[in-house]
Amino acid sequence: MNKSFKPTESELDILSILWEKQRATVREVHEIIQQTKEVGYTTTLKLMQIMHEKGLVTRDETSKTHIYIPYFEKGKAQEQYVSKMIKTLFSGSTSQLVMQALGHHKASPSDLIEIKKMIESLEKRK
Amino acid sequence: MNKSFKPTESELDILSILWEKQRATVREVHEIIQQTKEVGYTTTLKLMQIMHEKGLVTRDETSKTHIYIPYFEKGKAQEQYVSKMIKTLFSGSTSQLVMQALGHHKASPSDLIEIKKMIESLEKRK
DNA sequence: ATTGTATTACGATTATATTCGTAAGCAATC
DNA sequence: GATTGCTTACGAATATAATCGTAATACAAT
Repeated sequence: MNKSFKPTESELDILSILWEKQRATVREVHEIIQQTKEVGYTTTLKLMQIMHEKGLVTRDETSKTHIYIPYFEKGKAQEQYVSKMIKTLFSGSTSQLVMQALGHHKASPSDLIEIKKMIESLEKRK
Repeated sequence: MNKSFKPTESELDILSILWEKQRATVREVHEIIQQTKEVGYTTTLKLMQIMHEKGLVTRDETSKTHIYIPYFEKGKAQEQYVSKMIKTLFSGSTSQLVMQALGHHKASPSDLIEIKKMIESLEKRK
């Protein structure tokens, strides 16, 4: 049976930090969250404990201070959210999403070149 | 003061339908939702009433059967969700999102050409 | 050993979202 | 004018998420 992957908003914020750092303690995660949000330490702790129960993260309990590790690959989340987004916000059109993203968010010249290369390889493959 | 735009999951599904149809009755929305989800009519009704209270939609009440109209532009939602997504799922990199989207979701040859054109115009502008 | 500090565990509260049953209104039809 | 069918309004129940206080525990420093 496939575990379902449906983190809440707050859980996704935490996962985002864990993907970045690969592994982290509650304290480390909390410190980063606090930069944007006023929230108590035990709140972050509780959230991460719940994520552990749900199987969203694993943890290393060998030392007293537990170390949390994301269970799902970031790529899985990317896939899932991009799909949902294309469907509900872009009428199913991938290119509309791409154009929106390129139009409103900066991409460096080298990024643009890389994207062009990718498009060309997609075109060849067909 | 700017009204905040933060629909829930279900609300976003409804908005998605309203953006598509421009305007719709509860019945029309409900019929579409039911194709994917088992849910009672009054549930959909209630959700849309709440959305009305929150200001997510307006409605035309001249006839007994109300007609619902989305209050926010679809573009506003696109902007907001794409931003959030780039930040939490793509480490702030627009090009990574673009590559993910192009890699996993089909885009037609003409779409690809259009995207290339856009990139070229972005490159010129710099 | 005692104290201090940081940690986890856990329960409880509050907030928010989702669901649906029931009643009431209205219009068409019997 | 009773019945049927569709509508809205509304309250209430249920489910889920987020918050935090308190206590227990481990461990290091004194």
